[in-house]
Amino acid sequence: MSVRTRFAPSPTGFLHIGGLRTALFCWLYARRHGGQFVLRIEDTDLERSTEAAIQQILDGMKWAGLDHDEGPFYQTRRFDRYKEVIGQLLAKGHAYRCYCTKEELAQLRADQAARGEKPRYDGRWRERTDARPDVAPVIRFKNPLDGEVVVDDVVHGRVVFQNSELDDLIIARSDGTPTYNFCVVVDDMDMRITHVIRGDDHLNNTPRQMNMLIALGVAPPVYAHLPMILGPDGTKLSKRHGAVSVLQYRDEGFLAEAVLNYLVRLGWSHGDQEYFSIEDMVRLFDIADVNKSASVFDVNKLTWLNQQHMMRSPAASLVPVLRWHLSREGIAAENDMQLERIVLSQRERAKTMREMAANSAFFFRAPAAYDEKAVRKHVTPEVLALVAEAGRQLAQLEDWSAPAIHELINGLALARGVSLGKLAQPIRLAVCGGTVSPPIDATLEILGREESLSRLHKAAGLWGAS
RNA sequence: GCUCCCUUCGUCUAGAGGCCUAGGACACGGCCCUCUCAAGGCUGUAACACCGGUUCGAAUCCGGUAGGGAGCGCCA
Repeated sequence: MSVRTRFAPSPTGFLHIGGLRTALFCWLYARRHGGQFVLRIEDTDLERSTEAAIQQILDGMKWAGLDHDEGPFYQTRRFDRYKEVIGQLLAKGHAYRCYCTKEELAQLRADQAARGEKPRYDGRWRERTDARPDVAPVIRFKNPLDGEVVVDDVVHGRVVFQNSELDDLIIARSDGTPTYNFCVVVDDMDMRITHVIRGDDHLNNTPRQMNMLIALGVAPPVYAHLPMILGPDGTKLSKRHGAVSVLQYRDEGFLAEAVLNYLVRLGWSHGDQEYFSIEDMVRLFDIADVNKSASVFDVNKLTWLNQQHMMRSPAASLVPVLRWHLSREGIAAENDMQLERIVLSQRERAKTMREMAANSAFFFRAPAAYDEKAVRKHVTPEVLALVAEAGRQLAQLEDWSAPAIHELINGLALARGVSLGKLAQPIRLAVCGGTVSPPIDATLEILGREESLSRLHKAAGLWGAS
């Protein structure tokens, strides 16, 4: 039987980092076993589900590159099917109508709380066949009264629940709409899901779902409950912890591959390996190796990994990403070749693509001002003369390439008996306005002869006058 | 409150009875390299939650305690 996994987010908010990891694990598992990955939107909560959230989730999945083979399926379009199954359950005596009002249930819970008991439905309509004309009934699943349910979880191992701890959950509201735990069961059954991989906040729901599956005459799938991802303070990841939407990571200049690499290492490892390409993950990842304990999200490590991916990816693959970030800085960059050279020279000095774009703006815009402190430090009358000489020689340089520029500038510094820095810093200041840039030869090469000399002259004139 | 889950450096993790004076990575400190900033190399600080038990021997097995998390909804 071929492996079928599913990712089933509810569109009540954006796709967050925890959801993305669940999706990643489902996707990896399906890919690794040559199976199918199904996307399902759990939008039965009409109140809180939004179209915008659905789009956000789809965009996030697309950005991450987690492509699905089937779906997206929407639960709101499957209401007829849920009704049909509820009918079956009712007919076979696995479900019943409960005419309790919300007030009665609230009272029941209050009484139980007062007695220090676990709040649970007491089954008072379980064996009744009469009705209450003034109350629209809900439908409850008739959970077995005794015995136990064993969840053989791939990550947690054998977990046993007593049926006596479980009450009869509502599967259809009084308005007839089905509830979450029931829809999941029907969907997983209909979509022939073989492996349910989800957050371990669902572990407690699992025995109920298994009981329903059994009542429907279906063998339960394999379950794997993933540990949660916590914020830096050890509490559940939330808005307080900064970026939560995966698209926010894209905007901040993180590479999808790096985010995935970071997430796969949360709760899972393969020896001492830290860097994983997507292919590595598909080849090496196995849910059985996932840890049981929750882990804390660490932006520092994500950032480091991001730079690792920037440095190891083919430069050409980063060109479109750099262009996108430059455009967000208001810069329209056309030349692919030039962008590739920028990537090559900048990637070891930027941790994110956004940072690379910001650091590279000077290639497209002449400096509007110069770092004053640096000018005071690096520009003196002697240096000015030296820079002027460099300008003259550069103008004559036949081959405008980094090696040739390197040779020229080094040679000049050597001939004048000054350190390279003495000459390189003022030139750097003149062409980019600050003290930080790629090596001066590469910087000038990318900038081009005309632009380099023009900036040099402009700066020299300015500094010479003052 | 009840049920279930979890517990190795600040963080992510290795570890499945002797290989552990507990390894790697991020972060942090130092040194080297160096035209700036980085990247890179070397290096330092830093952990088995606690208490019992089993065993010749326990981070690893068992029991308990403490701490954290989740679920207990006509939410998903």
